Amino acid sequence: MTPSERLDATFAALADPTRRAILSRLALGEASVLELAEPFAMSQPAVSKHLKVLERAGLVSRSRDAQRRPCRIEIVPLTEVTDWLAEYRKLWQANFARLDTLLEEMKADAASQASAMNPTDFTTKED
Amino acid sequence: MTPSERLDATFAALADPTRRAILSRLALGEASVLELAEPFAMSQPAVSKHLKVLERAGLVSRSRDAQRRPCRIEIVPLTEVTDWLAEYRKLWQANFARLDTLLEEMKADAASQASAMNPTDFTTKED
DNA sequence: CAGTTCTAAAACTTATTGGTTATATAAATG
DNA sequence: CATTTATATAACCAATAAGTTTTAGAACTG
Repeated sequence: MTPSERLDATFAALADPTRRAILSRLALGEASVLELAEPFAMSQPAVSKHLKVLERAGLVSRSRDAQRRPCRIEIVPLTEVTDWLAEYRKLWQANFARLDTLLEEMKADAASQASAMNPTDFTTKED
Repeated sequence: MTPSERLDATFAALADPTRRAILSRLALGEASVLELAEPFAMSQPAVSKHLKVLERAGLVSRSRDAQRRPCRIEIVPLTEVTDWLAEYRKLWQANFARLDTLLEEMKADAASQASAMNPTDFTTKED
């Protein structure tokens, strides 16, 4: 999977409220499929499918404990998401800074024009 | 839209590489639909659809300039995403901290058991 | 080994997504 | 006013997603 594809998978996995709830639950500690399914008004296979999506995105991993397949969260993929957001903010802020200086210049321009029309240095002129 | 629905929309909007590219482009400054479509191997209506998704998620807004509809980014929805990620990390870290102290306790336990079986204070015993 | 428990897979349905082409609308321009 | 330019909408298609029920498989339990 390319980095872009990983971002696709991670964002898509996070775009579902059931999956976000599952992750929040798992942030508190490992849980089995049935334990995870319990609070939801949906069948066990549906939850298994959601877990598959999360697993494919690398957001959960699973071990084996008898018949159980305990799930636990993995945070690594979130760093890529966080990095993307940070980079995006950086670009945006740079653009914002440029806009900001542009506005400053316009303000300064307007001020100097105003002073040209209504010069304050006339004060130096003796009457 | 509820906060959860806004998260759905935002994450889903970010789950597509074309839309992320559009956002990165817009982070550099406003652009029209055709300008945005230019680098992509896809039709103008396809880009318009992507913009609609981004707009619905609140990630872009548009103004009017003659026939053009310049797009610009909006960062507000990203704060909700960032907040969710932060909250998630916090939960995870709390759980991690618990696991950590648990492991510390186990280590301490093992150490005291080991010292009981193979007491180091035997060094005080003369030979 | 028969039964139970936990999970996954198969087969199916319905809705959504991401793209297409063709057409309509809105605003400027000659 | 006819034409061009920029964008949106409509109608369509194929693929994917999210759910269902039913069935299969894997591992424990009596």
